[in-house]
Amino acid sequence: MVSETATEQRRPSRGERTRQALMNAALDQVDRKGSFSGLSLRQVARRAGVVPTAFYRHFPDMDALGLALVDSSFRALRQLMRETRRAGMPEKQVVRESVATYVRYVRANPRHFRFVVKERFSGSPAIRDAIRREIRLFVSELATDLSRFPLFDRISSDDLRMIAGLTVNNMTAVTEQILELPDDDQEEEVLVLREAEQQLRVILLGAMQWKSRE
Amino acid sequence: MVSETATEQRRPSRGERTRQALMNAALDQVDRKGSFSGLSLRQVARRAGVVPTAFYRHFPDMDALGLALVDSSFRALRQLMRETRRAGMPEKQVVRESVATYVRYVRANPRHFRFVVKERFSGSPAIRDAIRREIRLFVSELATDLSRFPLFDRISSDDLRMIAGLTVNNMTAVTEQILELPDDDQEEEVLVLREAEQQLRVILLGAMQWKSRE
DNA sequence: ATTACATGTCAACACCCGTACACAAAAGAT
DNA sequence: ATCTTTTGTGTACGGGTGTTGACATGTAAT
Repeated sequence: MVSETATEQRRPSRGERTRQALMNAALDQVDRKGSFSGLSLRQVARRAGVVPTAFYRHFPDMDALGLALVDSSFRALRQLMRETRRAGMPEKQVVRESVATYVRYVRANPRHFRFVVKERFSGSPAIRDAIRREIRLFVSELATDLSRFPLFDRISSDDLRMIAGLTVNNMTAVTEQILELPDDDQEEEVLVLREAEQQLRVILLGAMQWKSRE
Repeated sequence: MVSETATEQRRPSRGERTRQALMNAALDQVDRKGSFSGLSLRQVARRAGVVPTAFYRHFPDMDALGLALVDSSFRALRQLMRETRRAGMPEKQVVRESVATYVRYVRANPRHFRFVVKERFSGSPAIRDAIRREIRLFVSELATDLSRFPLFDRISSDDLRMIAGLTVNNMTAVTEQILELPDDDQEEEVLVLREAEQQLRVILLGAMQWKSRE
């Protein structure tokens, strides 16, 4: 008795479904056990409710699964960024609102972020590379976003990239702090959030004073 | 024919020597293979030139070895910091000199830093905790160092910690970039170094504008 | 209903793993 | 020189791993 009327979503094929099940299983295991690199193909298959050899129908090896996870993680993040950009900001509270939105998003999707944070440096070369590429791309997008603010008119695009990099470096660290927090600790979360705001404000102050060499 | 006259160093006991050999072997393997968490007790023992069961004479398990590595890594870093602090700085070029010293040090001890960077988020809980503790301690020390500059007179100690945290967050990211560089690429290294300088300068500018709430 | 393809299962393989135990060698103390 | 402690060796065990090839089942198209 599955109602198929309201949604225009097609029922995904069996293949798609277990492919997703495998990716989901991997994310779950990363939460439970240490890291993706430490997972075994068999564990993932088992949790996905599938026999080990079935794994190969969807991915040639664990590395490929990892790359798929990197992709889906950043795809979601990019969408958030696009939406936020489109919505615009109350001008006066860009910092507060941006930080709040981001932190809320991280807390809503802890598994993907945990995966990325953990594999960024300890994963296989292929996965590390993919993540690094995505982050570079993210910095670029942020730089062009910043260039739209009149505040930064006098800053060269190279320097804007540098400042965007600084921002992302710090937000990355904040992400990691948030993920280490216990799930329910609202109190600590507020502290981390406030510190992140202040740090961004310091960067903002510094950027406003910055004079690009001509 | 070992000359023992010049140095006052005692010949370390056999136990100490293989203990060191084990730690060394682990660091080497981290460089070669992916991460410490991915190493097996047997691999480490093999590379240290010792039978697997001998491992237990020195560490109860791999986690203990990891903790020992965390300790030795940060002990060295703290010493560098102490020396630098004692030496003082040419005032005018604090940023440039600090960054240069640090980067030189990272490049001189890549194995320890790589270990820390990789295990910081993907290691076992015990190791992650130890690293986090050390970094927090490092931030504190930096904050009190900063408090000695007249520039920061008007900043509360809480805010100084916040700024120190920002600095460390960014230098951490720089560390990671440097470690990803190929060993011989002087050119890229200069770029990373310059960007790091600029970023620290932005933070410095921002900090100078910062007014602590009373 | 038959055919073709996609997906999943089963059994087996050779390998590496952590660890327990009993024993041998080396180092240090008396 | 003898005894004790520390350190290293050899063997063995049960268990998890990735990957193989041949086979079964489901699913969609003709």
